[in-house]
Amino acid sequence: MYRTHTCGELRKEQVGQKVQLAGWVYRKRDHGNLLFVDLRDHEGVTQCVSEQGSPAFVALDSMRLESVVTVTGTVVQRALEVVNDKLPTGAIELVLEDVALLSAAEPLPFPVTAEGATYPEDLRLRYRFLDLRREELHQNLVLRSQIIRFLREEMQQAGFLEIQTPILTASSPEGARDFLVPSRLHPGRFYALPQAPQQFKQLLMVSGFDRYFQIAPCFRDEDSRADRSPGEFYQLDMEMAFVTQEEVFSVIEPLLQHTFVRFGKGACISDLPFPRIPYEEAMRVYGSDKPDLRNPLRITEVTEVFAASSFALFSQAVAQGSRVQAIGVPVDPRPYGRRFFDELNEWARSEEMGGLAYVLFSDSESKGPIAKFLSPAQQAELKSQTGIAQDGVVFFVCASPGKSLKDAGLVRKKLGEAFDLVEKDAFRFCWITDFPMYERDEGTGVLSFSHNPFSMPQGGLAALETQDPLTIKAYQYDIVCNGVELSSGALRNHLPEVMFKAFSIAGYSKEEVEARFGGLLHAFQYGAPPHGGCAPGIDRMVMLLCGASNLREVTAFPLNQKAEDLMMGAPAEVQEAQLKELCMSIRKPTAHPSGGTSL
RNA sequence: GGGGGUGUAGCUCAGUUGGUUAGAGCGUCGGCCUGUCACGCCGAAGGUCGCGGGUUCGAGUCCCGUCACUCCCGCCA
Repeated sequence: MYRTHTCGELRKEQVGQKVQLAGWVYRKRDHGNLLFVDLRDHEGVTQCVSEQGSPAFVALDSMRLESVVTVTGTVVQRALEVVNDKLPTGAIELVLEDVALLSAAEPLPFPVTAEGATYPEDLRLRYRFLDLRREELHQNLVLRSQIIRFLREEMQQAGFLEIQTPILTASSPEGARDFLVPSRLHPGRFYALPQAPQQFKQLLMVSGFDRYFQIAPCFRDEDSRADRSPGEFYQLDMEMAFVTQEEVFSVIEPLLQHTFVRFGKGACISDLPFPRIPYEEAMRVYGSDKPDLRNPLRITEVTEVFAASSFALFSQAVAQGSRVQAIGVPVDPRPYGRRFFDELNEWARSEEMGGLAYVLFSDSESKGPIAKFLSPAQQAELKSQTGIAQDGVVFFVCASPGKSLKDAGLVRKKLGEAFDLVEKDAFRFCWITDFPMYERDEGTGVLSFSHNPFSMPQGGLAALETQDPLTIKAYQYDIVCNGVELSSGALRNHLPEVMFKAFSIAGYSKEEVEARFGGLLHAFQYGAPPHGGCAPGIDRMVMLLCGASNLREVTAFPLNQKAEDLMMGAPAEVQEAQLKELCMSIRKPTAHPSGGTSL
C-alpha cells in the first residue's frame, strides 16, 4: 500500500491519526533544523513537517523537487497563527516519521510551482508530462472531462444514442486534406481518417436510429490556428431525423445553455432562444460570419454620404465601386489623445487597410483629419446613421464591397477592445443562418459550393431549377459564441435528384457524384428520412469555458503548429520492412537552388 | 506558400548613440537558519548573445541570409 489518504483530504477530523500519503515533492522550505515539505497529488497539497534527527528529515533534505515519495506520519492540528487559509488542508499538517523514495527527479527544465508564468511552447510540449502537473493545465483537463461527461449525460437524456463510427474509412466530402493510411492487404490503396463522421451519421439516419451522437475524433491535414488544432480534434457530433431547422436549434440551444451555466463560473449566458442572424445581415452589420455579440458596436454603410463629399480619397474610390462603412463609438473622445488614434491608424495599415479615417464629435464640434471635408449636413447625417447622439467618434473604412465589410469587421473588433466596450464575464450566443448555397470565385469566376455541398437548398429542386444560383440559400447554420464558431450544421439533402442538380450547378457530372459519394447516394434510394444536425467543437467549448486563448491549453497532448509531437517523435520515419510490406517507397522532395523544393 | 512578432545562463528577462571582463531574479550546487507556506540569509558554478556571412579599429547592438518558436493570411465550412 502506498497511501491511506490523498493529499487533498486531511482535515481537523483526522488529527491524531497515523496516516500515509504519496505524491510529488512540490515545495521545500528548509529551516536548517526544521523542514517543511508540501506534498502534492491529483487531489491537493498537504504540508509535511520534519525535525532534525528524524530519518525523514535526512531523506527529504537531499531530495529534489518533483521526486515521488510515500510518507508516513501523524496528523497534527496547526497552531492558530500558522493556519494556511489558502490550502483546504491548511488547518493541519503531517508530522513525518518515515519517507520512502519511489522515484527520483532530475533538475527541472521549468518549475511546476510557478503560477501564471509562461514558458516556450516547444519546451512545454517536449516536457508535456511536467507541464500537465501544473495547476492550471491540470485543472483545464479536469474541467474538460467533466464537460464531456455532462454533454454525454444531457444527450442521452434527450434520447440520443451514442454510436461509434469507423476511424479507418474513405475520404469524406468535407473539403479538407485527408490523412491517408496505406493498406497492407490492398497495395496502392488507402484508407482516409474521417474529417468528420458526416456520411456515417447520415447513414445512421437512413438506418432509422433517429437521434445519434458521438464524441467524435476528426482528422484534417490542414494548417493550424490558435483555435484550430493541427491534425485532430473532437466534436460533439449529432444528427436527428424528421426535423426542421428550428427543431435542431431547440435541442442544441438548451444543451449549450445548460453546459455554459453549469461550467461558466457564474458568467452571463444568452437567454433562449438565441438570436438568429441571417448570414447576409451578419456580414452587413458585424462584418463577420462569427460576430462577437459582447461587442456593442455595429457597422453602417455610408457610401452615399461620401460619394457627395469633398473628401476626394473616398469619393473617387466610391465612383469606382468602393463602399464606405462606418462604425460609431458613442464615447466622449476628449480623454483619448492624438497618439491613441495614430496607433489605431497604424494598426489598420498593418492589417492591409489604407488607413483608418475618423471624425471626433464633442461639444457640438467636429475634429479629426477628414472633418473639414464634410459639410455640417453631412456630419449630422453620419451621426444620425451611426447612432451618435452627442459625443462620439465615427470611424470609416473604404474598399471594394466585400473587403469594406471584412475590414469593418476587423475594425469593429479592434475598437471594441481599444475602447474597452466588450462585455465581460458573459457568453453571448447566436445562430448564423441562411448561408448562400453557392459563391462565385472573384478571381476565376467559377461557381462553387460556399459550404457543405450536402446541405438542403432552401426551395428545393424548384429553387435550383429556376433561381440565380447565387441567390439560393441553404438550410445551413453556424452556432457562434463570443466570436468563436462552435459548430456548423445543416439540414441535409436527402433526395438524390436534388443532389444531382445541386452538384451539376457546381460543375459536377452525375457520374462524378456517383463515383465520389456513391455510398450515401445509394442509401438515399431506399427510403431516407429528412434529417439534419450539427457538430459543436468540444475543444473550442472547453477553451471558452476555461478562458484559454489556445486549444493547446485544453488538450492533454497537442501537436505543435507544424503538426509534430516532439515528445513522442511523431511523425517518424518507418522501417524499410514496414514500407516493403505496404509496397511503398519514399521519394523525398529535393532541395532546389532557389530554396524551394520540387519532386 | 506569404506576412508580422520573438530569439541573450536550465527558465523569465535587462543590456544606453556600436566601446573594457555581458547582468538580475528564479532554478542548480555548497554553507547558515526551529514555524515556514513563492521562507529567509551568504557563496559558487553556469553564456557559441539561435546559426552563417557582412560593415567596422571594435558587433549582443547595424546590414544581408538562414533556422527555430509563435500569431495571422492563404488553406480549413
